[in-house]
Amino acid sequence: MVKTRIAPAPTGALHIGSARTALFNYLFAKKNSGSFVLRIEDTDKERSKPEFERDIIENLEWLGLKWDEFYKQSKRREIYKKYLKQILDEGKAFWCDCAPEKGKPFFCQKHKKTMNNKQQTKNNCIIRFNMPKNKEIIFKDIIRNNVKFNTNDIGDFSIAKNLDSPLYNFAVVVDDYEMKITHIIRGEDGISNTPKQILLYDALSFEKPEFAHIPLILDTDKSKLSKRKNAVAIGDYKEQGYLREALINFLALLGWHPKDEKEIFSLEDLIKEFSLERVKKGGAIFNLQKLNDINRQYISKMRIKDLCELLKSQITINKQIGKNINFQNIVEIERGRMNKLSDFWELSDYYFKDKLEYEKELLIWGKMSKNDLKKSLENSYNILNGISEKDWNLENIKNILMDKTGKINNRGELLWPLRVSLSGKKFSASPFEISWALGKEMTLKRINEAIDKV
RNA sequence: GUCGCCAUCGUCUAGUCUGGCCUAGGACACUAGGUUUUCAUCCUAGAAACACGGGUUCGAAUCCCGUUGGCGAUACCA
Repeated sequence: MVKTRIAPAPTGALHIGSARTALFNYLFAKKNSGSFVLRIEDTDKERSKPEFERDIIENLEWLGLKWDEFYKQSKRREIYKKYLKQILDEGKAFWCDCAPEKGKPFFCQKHKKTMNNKQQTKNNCIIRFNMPKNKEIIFKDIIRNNVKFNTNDIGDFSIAKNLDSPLYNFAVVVDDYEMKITHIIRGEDGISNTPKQILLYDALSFEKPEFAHIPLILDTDKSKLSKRKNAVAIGDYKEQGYLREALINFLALLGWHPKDEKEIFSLEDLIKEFSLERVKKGGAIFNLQKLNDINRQYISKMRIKDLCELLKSQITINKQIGKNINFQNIVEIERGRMNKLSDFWELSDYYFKDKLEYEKELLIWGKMSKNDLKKSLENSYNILNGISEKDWNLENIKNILMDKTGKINNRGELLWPLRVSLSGKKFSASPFEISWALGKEMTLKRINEAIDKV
């Protein structure tokens, strides 16, 4: 059975890149009716923090990438210890206290001679893998085909600080074997660890999984995506009001592409369509404009009730909603203008104000005189006042207003001042929509206030 | 430096394995026009790419070699 895993280190919040790797692992597992494992790689006692672990778990859950099994490396020390002892006993690893030169593969001359010494002799000793010299390591990568390394370029790499503190490469190999992981799908930056891990599989007589290295997500300067230029934490995007569906959809399209030209995919669709064969090799720059576009599409297609709930869940940090305001109507009107949920509060602030503040010049359309303007506003007032509360709906308001303006050469002379009187803004939704959402009373009040200004 | 990976519009990408249907397709962004009282939406159109050089072949974006460029790894981090 296919089994994949995502193995984040809790040394930072859930990163866009990890989320995308998690997604690909999840999709591949589910596509093949397999299972997906979440393993927290907290072997680094100093840098691992519980709050990051919480963030990773919460945001993976939020994205909807449900795992079937959960592990923490810090709870598995006895398992690593057993295997560490084993390869030490077999002479495939050794204790060493050398300080190797940087940037060069290191082969220990000194300690291999004393390899029969199975005990840690000094405190600052670590355990190194006894690397064979000049051996070709070739592995097949599902995405990249054959990748070749020579052990001379690697050296006696470290596998543990001591029996209780395994290092990354060792812990990963033991876990992937013990957890019966069949496919290791990870970022391209893991390629250079692969030969080390393959040697470890062989040294421990473990059966090897398949490897697939997916392209990296790049910053606008083409380096690995980092905190400096963009928000990289999934939590940040969630807070700004990106929808999980949009984020998933966008992430899937970074490095993967379906057979046809379809672009909008639910998680279920993705499971059906996904294949590692269609993952491309080159890195992909994170393009916020594309994310915005996809997010906008999801927002405009969402069920209005759900969208209102989501928006209201953010309201504590924003404003109070007056009881006379029809919140759902406002959402209906403004949803097409939002890229992300947080945009809503800027777009819609004028609905919630008791009194609008704006320059009276803004009310003027074209070359209207003061008198024209006053007449126009009074005209609007009378027209709208003639609509009963019962008939106060968007269609009616629009039809009646348009019917009246049809007789005027320049519609703007009626509609522009009306719109500004209702919104106080240069750009906003139409006067029909605003009137509808505001209700008759508030609409008439705002027109009156505009007339008073003139 | 060394080792490895990669290379199609500004960006995400289709096409590459299985050479001809590619005068290189789509999307985002951009520009122009249309719809609209404004903004947004929507519609139409446009500009925009096979990194370079050699081969192989009747024919190369596609196969091979080289060059250049980019990225990654070179930890007692993961």
